[in-house]
Amino acid sequence: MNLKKLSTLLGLSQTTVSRALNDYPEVSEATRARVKAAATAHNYTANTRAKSLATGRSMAIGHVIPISTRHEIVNPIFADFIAGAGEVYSRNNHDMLLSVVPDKDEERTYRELAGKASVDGVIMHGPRPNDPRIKLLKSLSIPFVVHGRASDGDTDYSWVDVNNRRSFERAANFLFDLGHVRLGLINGLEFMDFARRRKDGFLDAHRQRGIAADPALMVSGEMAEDVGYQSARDMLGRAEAPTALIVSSMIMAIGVRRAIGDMGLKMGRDISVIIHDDVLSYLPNGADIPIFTATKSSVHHAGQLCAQMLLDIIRAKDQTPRHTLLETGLTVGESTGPLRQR
Amino acid sequence: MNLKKLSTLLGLSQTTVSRALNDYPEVSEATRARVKAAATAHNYTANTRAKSLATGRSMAIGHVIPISTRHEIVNPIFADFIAGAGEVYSRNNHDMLLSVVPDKDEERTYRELAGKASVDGVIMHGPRPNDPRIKLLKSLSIPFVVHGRASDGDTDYSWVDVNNRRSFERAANFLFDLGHVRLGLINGLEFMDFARRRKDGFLDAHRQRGIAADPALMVSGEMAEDVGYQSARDMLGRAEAPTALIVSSMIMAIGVRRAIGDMGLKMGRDISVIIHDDVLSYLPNGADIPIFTATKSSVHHAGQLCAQMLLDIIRAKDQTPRHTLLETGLTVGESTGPLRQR
DNA sequence: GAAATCACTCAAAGCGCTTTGGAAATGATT
DNA sequence: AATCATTTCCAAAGCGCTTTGAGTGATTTC
Repeated sequence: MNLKKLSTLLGLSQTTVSRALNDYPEVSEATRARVKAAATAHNYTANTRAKSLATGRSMAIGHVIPISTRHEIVNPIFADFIAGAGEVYSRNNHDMLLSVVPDKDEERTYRELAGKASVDGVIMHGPRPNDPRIKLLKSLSIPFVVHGRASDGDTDYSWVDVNNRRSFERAANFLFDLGHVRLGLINGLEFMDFARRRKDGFLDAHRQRGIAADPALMVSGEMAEDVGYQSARDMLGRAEAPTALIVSSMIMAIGVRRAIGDMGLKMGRDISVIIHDDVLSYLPNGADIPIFTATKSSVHHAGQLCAQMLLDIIRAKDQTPRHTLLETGLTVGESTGPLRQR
Repeated sequence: MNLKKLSTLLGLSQTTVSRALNDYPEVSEATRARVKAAATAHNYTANTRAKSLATGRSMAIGHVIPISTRHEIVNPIFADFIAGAGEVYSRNNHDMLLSVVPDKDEERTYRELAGKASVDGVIMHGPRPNDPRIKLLKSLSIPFVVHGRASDGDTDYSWVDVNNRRSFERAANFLFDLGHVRLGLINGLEFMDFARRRKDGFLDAHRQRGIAADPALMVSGEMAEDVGYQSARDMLGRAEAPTALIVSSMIMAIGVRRAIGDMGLKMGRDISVIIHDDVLSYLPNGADIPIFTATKSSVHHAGQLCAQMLLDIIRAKDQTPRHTLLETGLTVGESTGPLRQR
């Protein structure tokens, strides 16, 4: 079933049928109703390809997911982000185009997305400091929103980000207030911008208190359970072990908890832990009382915000960049307590 | 830059340029080289929309992800599946179209995907017993592959699945062999086909041994950490507590481990646990010796297989359904041990 | 009663590509 | 030199839609 058939079937021209379906005013309500009824009756939907060829809009948003061996991005956090963004697209009749590409092909993929005109806009994931992709996207003059920020870039662009620096600064200060002095940081990969900012916040808090941060107590790695486990074991096994840990993700924290259990320690008493919680649906942070004291920020919500911002930009044609900075709350759970003298 | 401009630029017709780029034989190698060089030089890629309108193929595969409140599907397992499938699509120059829709709109979405002709095929996720979507997809006559199976359907269709029944049957028998008699099952939602099959396997093993399965020791729920925790606490707190548990996913198992720890028990000694491990990259099952005894099957690999099968079907035009049944290995880890008399 | 307005409707062009059915140029064969 | 096959190229149709610019009849206004 296509426009042509439908219109001959109705005894109308293609123009009228098209206008009726797309809610143009130049069509009487009577015919509009008749046309719409026929469309649903014959299960007619306009062919997207033809439609976007004619209109110049593809009604689709691209997400480019780079993969290396075991990369940051194809992870549970990403899944929740996508779910959030996808909801917004659906509500706005847009499609989501996902390209999973080896990271060396990432640039080519962006070029092609622009050249092939298969999307109206792009969400960029996992920005690094001074990320070259931002210049690339600007030069391709395709609307885009970055999930996160790329420090030190001279250009302005649209982004949605969590205040990671402030978040970790507060977390560290919270632990200092409880009497802790030796803090450990188990961070994400620090060539990622968010991880770098978190470390900055961690260090800022130390500076404010005049406490020296021990480089041996700051590690950075993939956000995986085993990395959390191994890092915690290593740190807690040291002569000068930390009395509190700040952990960059729930997944890592699960490994940290396993390590603490294996070492016969009790979390919240022998060792305090603060995590950053992305509020993943299948990894809730306890029911009533949170298991972990946490800085939290829903990545699902971030996905919605990014998607909505991009759609707004595409619609608005006002290309001044937009920014959303999300603050995190610090929720106290059972994993933190005052420093105990041993 | 488009075909027209490029061809006038080269002093050739659009036909020739198109044929040169698409490796048709009717073009001399000399001109082909010249054309290709010009294309890359001017950063030309054929407009996908126009191309697919002309060819009738969209070079895209659709994935419809239904969401309810906190649904099975938008989960870490899904993320790894998508990553696997996406890799295959990229290698074959296909795009992945993701539709995240409220489950009540799922049928409409499939209808539209077919009507709008925006994809060449579809991967169906999370089949239920007697799933109506299969009939729908057949009636829309669009190529599709199901990840999993829908029991009791009379029609044949293409699928990639894990032998879930056998897998859980073996797991239960393994525990029986260790002397356990009271086994607990912490399963996924049993309106999902895979969960139903797992339960069947669990029950089959009981039948083989002439052991009665206690309904109080079989729970089914969302595959989330807290569900695992609560289920384990409930079961282990009973007067007639199980001495071994079979858990349907790593995420749930993390909650189970937490419950066991909170109750002061030791896994592998006081209580045995076997899990099904989907081999998620960021939740590895230990390094050398697995933490959990597990039946394992990589969902990432399943994603690749589904994608490849679908592409094959689309290409082949031989529409006889294909099937791939993946067997799981039973890997022994530290979470199981012989029954101890208390 | 003629002119102007309004409410609908339509034919046809165009979006950027592929592909059919030739045509022109080249080379080989008689 | 004429014929034929081969290679190389092209004009134009068509994919299914939107949108421009124009036309029709009915209604209102002068």
